[in-house]
Amino acid sequence: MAVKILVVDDEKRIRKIIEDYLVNDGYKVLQAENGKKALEAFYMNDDIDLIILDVMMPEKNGWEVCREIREESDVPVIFLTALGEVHDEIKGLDLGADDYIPKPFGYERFMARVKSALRRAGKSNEAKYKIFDLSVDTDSHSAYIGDDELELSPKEFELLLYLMENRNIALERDTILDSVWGYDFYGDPRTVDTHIKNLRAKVGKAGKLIKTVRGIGYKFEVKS
Amino acid sequence: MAVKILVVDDEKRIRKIIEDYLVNDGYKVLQAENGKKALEAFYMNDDIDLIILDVMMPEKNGWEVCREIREESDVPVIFLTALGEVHDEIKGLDLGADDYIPKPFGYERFMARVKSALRRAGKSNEAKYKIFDLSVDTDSHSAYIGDDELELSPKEFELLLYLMENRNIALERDTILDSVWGYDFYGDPRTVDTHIKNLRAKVGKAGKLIKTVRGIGYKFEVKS
DNA sequence: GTTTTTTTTAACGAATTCTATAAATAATAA
DNA sequence: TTATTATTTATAGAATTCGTTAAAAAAAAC
Repeated sequence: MAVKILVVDDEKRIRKIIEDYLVNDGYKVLQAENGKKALEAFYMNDDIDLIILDVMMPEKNGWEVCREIREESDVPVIFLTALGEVHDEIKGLDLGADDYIPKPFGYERFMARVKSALRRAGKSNEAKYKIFDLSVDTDSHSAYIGDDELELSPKEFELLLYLMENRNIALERDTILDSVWGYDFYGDPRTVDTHIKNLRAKVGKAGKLIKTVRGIGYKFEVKS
Repeated sequence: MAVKILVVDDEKRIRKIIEDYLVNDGYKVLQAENGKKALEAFYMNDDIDLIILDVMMPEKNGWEVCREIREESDVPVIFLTALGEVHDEIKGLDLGADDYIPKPFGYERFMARVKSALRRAGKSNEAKYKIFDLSVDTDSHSAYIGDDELELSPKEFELLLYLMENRNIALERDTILDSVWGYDFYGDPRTVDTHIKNLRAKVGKAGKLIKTVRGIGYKFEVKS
């Protein structure tokens, strides 16, 4: 069920960095050190969801690997292109690549591209919560009661999400402020109260689930 | 605008199966029941992007049809070869066929070959998006409302494409900048706003689908 | 090199959202 | 019951965000 990603690069160091990134985000990772082994791995595993492919490799380069894979499969492919390689030239070649990540890359950008590619392929594993008639979707940043979309402000959305993520746990105001507002917020803890009030008013019957824990703060209570 | 494929087979049953496959994937399909009619259909329609040709047919067989077409055109041709026909022999004949699909075939393998052939010919149907009356074609780099072509600037086109590729996902300005402008753009994130505004004005009713997600950025919303 | 188009930036007003304050209400303990 | 404390609610000003305009800068076309 976990999303499986094949990482192909001749440099072990790069493979390790990418593996760390991906494993940290809950993906399953397979590795290959050249194009030939990549193809072998691909044919041995029929459930690979994404391939991350270095362009410059010995044996068989990334373009060739991609071309061969494309004969059989539409699995999304992301190219890694080294600094200095001409980007437009690669784009010109219609190899059916889904995206390009230039080296060097940082965690944020790398994961953004990966998630984007997986989303396009319908393999997203973003969080979705549904409790009674209340559902929250972080992908689209939207919340619904049944089929009716709620008009939540950014803070209200974040707060609701945080409460649902930590359902059945009594949360102190300061804890909520730290998580939702951020560590650099030094305002009045009573600010939380106002947002809770507004949230309760907006989420309809589900507002009953947001319980006050007197002397502590609040909790989103769901009997199981 | 749509990719047009000519299917030639004397068995109506086979033509029907193939038509279902192709139509299901958004291709336009023409049919011919023998070689003679295939050639007529080909000369009557000068915008055929791919021909799928059965080898064994009465009147004129597939090889003859292909040879005649090759005198006029480089349109990609995929042969259907019945079980038992000697594959190597066909390959040896330099008829300019692009691929061979042995019967019987299933949906996955068939579509993979078709897409592969179209990709090689630069007629890929992959990155084509159509939502309501708005359609975007990456090959010709053009967008339409109905049959009217939109006059989008390069940035506007890329932005629209990116939004549609990631529809129903709230996209941060920085993410949009990173993907559409490139990782080496360090300008004002609100540059996005101006382009969104211009895009909304140009895409007509579909502009309503480009929602602003307060505190985040924008999303292209399509209710399913 | 000049003109035209495209892109970017800066700025203003409008709309929304956030926060703090104060009054009203509810819960708890003496 | 009454006093005390905590929470809810309402409100208003402050702060943020967004859409738009217009002008400057950059890029492309001529």
